[in-house]
Amino acid sequence: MQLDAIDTLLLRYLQIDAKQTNKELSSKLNLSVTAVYERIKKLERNGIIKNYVTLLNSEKVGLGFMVFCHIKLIQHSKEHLTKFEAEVNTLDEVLECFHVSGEYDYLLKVMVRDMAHFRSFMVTKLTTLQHVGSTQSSFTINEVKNTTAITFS
Amino acid sequence: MQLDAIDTLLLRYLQIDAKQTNKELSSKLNLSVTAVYERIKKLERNGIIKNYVTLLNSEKVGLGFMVFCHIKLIQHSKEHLTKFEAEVNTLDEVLECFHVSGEYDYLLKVMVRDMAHFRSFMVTKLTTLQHVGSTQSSFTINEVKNTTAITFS
DNA sequence: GTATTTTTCAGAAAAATTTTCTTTTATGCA
DNA sequence: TGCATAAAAGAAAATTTTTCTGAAAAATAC
Repeated sequence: MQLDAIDTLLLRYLQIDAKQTNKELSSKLNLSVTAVYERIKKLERNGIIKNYVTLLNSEKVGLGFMVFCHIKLIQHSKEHLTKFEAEVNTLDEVLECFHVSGEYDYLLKVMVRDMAHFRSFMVTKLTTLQHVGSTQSSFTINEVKNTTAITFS
Repeated sequence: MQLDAIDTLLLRYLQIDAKQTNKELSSKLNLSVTAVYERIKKLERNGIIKNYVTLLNSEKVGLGFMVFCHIKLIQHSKEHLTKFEAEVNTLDEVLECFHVSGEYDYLLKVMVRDMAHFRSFMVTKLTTLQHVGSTQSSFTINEVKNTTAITFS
């Protein structure tokens, strides 16, 4: 699917606020409500739009402590990687996990209540995972920028 | 604001799909449509719900290359940090930036089209920022887990 | 233990939005 | 130019959100 300038602008608006009405969008885009509606449906059908989610204030629900964990595996066979990845997927504290290049194999974004909970997570969950070798954790001191909106073309 | 079991469940549903109707939610929660409506409004008023966003398929819009950049500043005075943070905020390629503990000062999540674009981003934007010392980049080989939904209580 | 206040919930009605349908307009191409 | 395809607009229908009113439940005071 080829995106034109209107699609690009539409996606920019939708990424920031998914709850805008088509009427609001139509006036921003100088289009009819129906035209906006059909463009959005097409973007959904083509998988450009993945989903609509609600973002919470993590501190207000008691998750004020974000940690980035770098993890090195002991072995790197396909079975070991697969096993580790499947286990990581079951951990609620892990919001993101990427297999990355460099000294460490994986980078995890972990959210917990506080340092005590992180310790508990480390000891009872992370280091008990199969094939985990060394880990190196960076604690978040300050959130400088945090957006889900991507900019393209 | 104190969250009860229904709120917690409601937030779990909303985090996964922000476009469910109150009718759908009401049947999942065994409540009336109005009760669901008022609980959501209260969660919005109290800032538990931050916002509603649309997530895109980044590969389909030409941003298939994710890089984590670790950055060390040359100096660490308040003015230097503030200046750096303000500049980072203006860069579209940087989705996330956290001030972190450890060997490096900042961790950035960067999204670009490919390695060529990353090189361009590095040379023309990242390393031209004020006070940036050394950097260390990790390229994402595989996305293992990537969610915005947090689990609490 | 009872009364009072506050909060939560439910159903109906109103307002607004989404979705469908039909017609019109624009665009590309032989 | 004429035909085919796609995009857009307006109206109508269907659905959803939002408001309103009153009842039930929970918390607080006396």
